[in-house]
Amino acid sequence: MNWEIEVLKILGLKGALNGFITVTSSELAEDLDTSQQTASNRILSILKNGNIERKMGTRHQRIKITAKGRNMLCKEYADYKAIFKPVEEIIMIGSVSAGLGEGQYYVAQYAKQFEASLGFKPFEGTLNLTVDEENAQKLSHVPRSAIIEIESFKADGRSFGKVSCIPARIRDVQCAIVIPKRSHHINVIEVLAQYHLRKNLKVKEGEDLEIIINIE
Amino acid sequence: MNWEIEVLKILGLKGALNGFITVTSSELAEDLDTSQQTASNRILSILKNGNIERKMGTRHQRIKITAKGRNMLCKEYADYKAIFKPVEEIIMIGSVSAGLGEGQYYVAQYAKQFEASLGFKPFEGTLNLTVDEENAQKLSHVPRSAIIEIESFKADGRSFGKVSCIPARIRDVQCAIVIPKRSHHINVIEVLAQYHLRKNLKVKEGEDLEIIINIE
DNA sequence: ATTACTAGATAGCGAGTAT
DNA sequence: TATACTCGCTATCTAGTAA
Repeated sequence: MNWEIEVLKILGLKGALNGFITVTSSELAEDLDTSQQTASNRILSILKNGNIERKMGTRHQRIKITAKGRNMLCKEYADYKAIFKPVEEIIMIGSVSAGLGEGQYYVAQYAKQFEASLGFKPFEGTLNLTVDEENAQKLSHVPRSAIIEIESFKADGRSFGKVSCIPARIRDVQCAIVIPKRSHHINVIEVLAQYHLRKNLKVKEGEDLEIIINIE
Repeated sequence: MNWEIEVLKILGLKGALNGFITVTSSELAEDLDTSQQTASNRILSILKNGNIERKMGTRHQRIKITAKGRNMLCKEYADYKAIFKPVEEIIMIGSVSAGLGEGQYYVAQYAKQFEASLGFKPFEGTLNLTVDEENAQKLSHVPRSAIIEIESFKADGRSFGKVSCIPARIRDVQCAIVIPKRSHHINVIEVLAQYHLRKNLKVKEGEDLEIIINIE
């Protein structure tokens, strides 16, 4: 009885939730793209299941969806609401990889800004996660509201460009993804945290980690 | 392909609208309450229809709903939104019947209150509509917000009880259904208007009339 | 007009199994 | 492990027709 919800939906659209409506089996057959006989059969089945009630006239049947039937439709509606509800978190998977070493220097330069924006004093070194194309693409789905921008500034006799930070967590440890503004085509993401993540999480190079970004 | 939307819904709930997800055919089979073979077949059909795209690994397939598939789900969602959208009007059908004659006296007594509440000076006489059980029941679906209550008062040496008024229209003529608070089991509804409705609408006793109540 | 029964036609299912 | 092919069987569908 895969079609039951489909029939109830059509009846619902015709107003059978609000009271008895006149529906001929041929009319229903057309809506269902099937024969009159099949439509008639389906009505009988749904009737037996107690999802509709029916009043027979000499020429017409009138149908109303019961509380039980209404419930089925409600459940289905709830599913669709859930499907189209905006995602609350984005989960990326990447494998731990060796950093370029220069991370330490940059973190030190941006340290004050990071602390002010992220709310924690970052450990001077990043955890690098190598991600595949699919996971990398997820970054582009992160809405602006979840991104903290750090403005460019001058220090140490040179200028440092804009950096985007995305607060996230790895195994419930607070951290942030750091993206220099100029970078495209990222396949390694740099993660900042209060601690030495690799030691703290006891992970080795090549191991997979989930990093979770909260939305809203 | 009656089940296509059902499969897309399940995939949608698993997050296949936001990116590729790993789904085995056995897992899907369980959700669909069918065999692994059937689930596999359904995936292939939906794939052929262009409603999902798929990436094959050695052990797993990863599936994502395409724009076309998303559209199907959207359309379905819109249907459910339409089904559960509150009704905007209630249409009752009744046949014109002879009044009890006492209507005139009561309308005269309540005249001031009616005028103040309804915004028109009622003709001193009601149009009576005899309704069947089904149409009578519709009155109970009228929300409080659409009902104007007239409080009890004393006049002419006696007391007059509470009356509920429901603004409505018959063939675009503004009117109101009047229900004395004490009445249960109504099979005749009394309608008040600015004019002599029976003459104005040119209807005879026994003729059917539609009376429409606006909600919100 | 309708609804709905019977019975023959057929589409879809799933066990077995290849890959 | 997976996915997915073949094929016999059974579910379901519909034409014909009764009520």
